[in-house]
Amino acid sequence: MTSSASSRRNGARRGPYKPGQIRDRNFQLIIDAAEYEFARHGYHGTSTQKIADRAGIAKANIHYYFNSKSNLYLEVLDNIISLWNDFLDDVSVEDDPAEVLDKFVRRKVALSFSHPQASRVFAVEIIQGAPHIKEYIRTRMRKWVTEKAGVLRQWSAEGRMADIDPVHLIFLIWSSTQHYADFETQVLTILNRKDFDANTQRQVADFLSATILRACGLSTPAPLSPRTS
Amino acid sequence: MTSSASSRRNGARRGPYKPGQIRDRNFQLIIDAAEYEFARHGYHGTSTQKIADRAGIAKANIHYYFNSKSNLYLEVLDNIISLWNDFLDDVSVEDDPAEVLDKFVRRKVALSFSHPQASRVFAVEIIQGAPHIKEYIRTRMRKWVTEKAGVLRQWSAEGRMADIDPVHLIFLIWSSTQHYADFETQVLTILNRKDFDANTQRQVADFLSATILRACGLSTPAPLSPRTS
DNA sequence: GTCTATAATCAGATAGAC
DNA sequence: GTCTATCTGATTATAGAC
Repeated sequence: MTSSASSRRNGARRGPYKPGQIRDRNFQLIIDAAEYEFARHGYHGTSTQKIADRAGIAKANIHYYFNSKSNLYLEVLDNIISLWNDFLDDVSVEDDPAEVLDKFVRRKVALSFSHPQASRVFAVEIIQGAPHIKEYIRTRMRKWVTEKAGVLRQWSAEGRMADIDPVHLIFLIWSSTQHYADFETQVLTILNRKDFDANTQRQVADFLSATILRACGLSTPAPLSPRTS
Repeated sequence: MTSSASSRRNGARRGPYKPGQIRDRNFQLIIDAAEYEFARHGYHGTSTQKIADRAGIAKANIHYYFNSKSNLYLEVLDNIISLWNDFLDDVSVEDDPAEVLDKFVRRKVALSFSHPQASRVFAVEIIQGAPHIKEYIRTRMRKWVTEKAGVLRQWSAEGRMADIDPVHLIFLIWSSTQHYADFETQVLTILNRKDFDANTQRQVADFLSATILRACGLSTPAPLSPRTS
């Protein structure tokens, strides 16, 4: 990954312009517009003209800021990956399995509803063979899974949850939660709804948390602290 | 959907040429090549030249057979949908919940491993808003879900399985099974494997069947007849 | 830093010889 | 029925004025 975008991702629209603020604002406008277009039309289906139109910026500026369409796409992916990366970082075998899994599922569901476009760009990238992020998957993502799987495995060994393959359990959680972002059109059409209202979002979170916990031989934890949906 | 492809989908490569055989063979060669390319690069990322190269056929012939790239894509989607359509057609409340769900999950998993490209073309189509198959989802697919959900709901009402939202259960089964086709690259990379061997395929089927049945408060059915993987 | 005009490339589609 | 050559339009990228 190219990275280095994060340092430029702040300060937009705050008071009178300081040096770099226009740049920061346009940078973010382009990234957001690009994410929208890439999610909806894929990499090749998206023209830089469309991105420029959506961002309200002249097309030439996109090349001025990012040099190439390919580079812009990499920045978008980089943006998305940083969203994905702060899950369960601090989990340990001392924690309560039900609480951890409940929190994991609910945070994943929340992310699906708050950043569906990001999820879709990522999904299409992987479906098409992950040409740009294979290295990321092979290293960081794989390490993350291996670590969490270790904790889950130990919980199973100690009889604190069902004896269930931890890696495939993680796949199950990923797939079932992301489904509501990636397949939004299908889900909404079948539910005969126009969008995911707050009620439906809670229903999905409750359903997936309860179902997955039951599959792990656990029961839903009592909500000690009020939940941040 | 346009349809009418099915009638032309036979007779390839059998003995001396009869009228229409060359046509049938080329037709199928193009469809297969197109499915591969569309799955890998998306609609806009695929050029008719690439499809022609893979099919070993001159580019102009693709237009001769299908008139347009868009038409060819519709035929590919049509092909895929007919694969998806014969699931649980004959299920009724008299059946055994565990047996039905076990069979459903296993057939879905088998399809993910046997036709991953088809699954991916379908997935990208939906992720990008299902522009070509929204009608199909709104009518046939929705009807299918409503019918099966009714049966599941009754099973729950009769206490023959856990009280679980049937529609979201279907989404869970779809998402978790298709994950192995659509996100194949990610799954294989994390498992550190080159492909899905027979062992892994059986492991996935066993895992998903057992996990989903447990989530439904059911136990794995005894295998009465040998399974067709 | 921004925009207009344009160059260079490539894709889908078609005409017409075989 | 098949293939080569070509047309037409769209897209990325850049040059250069402001």
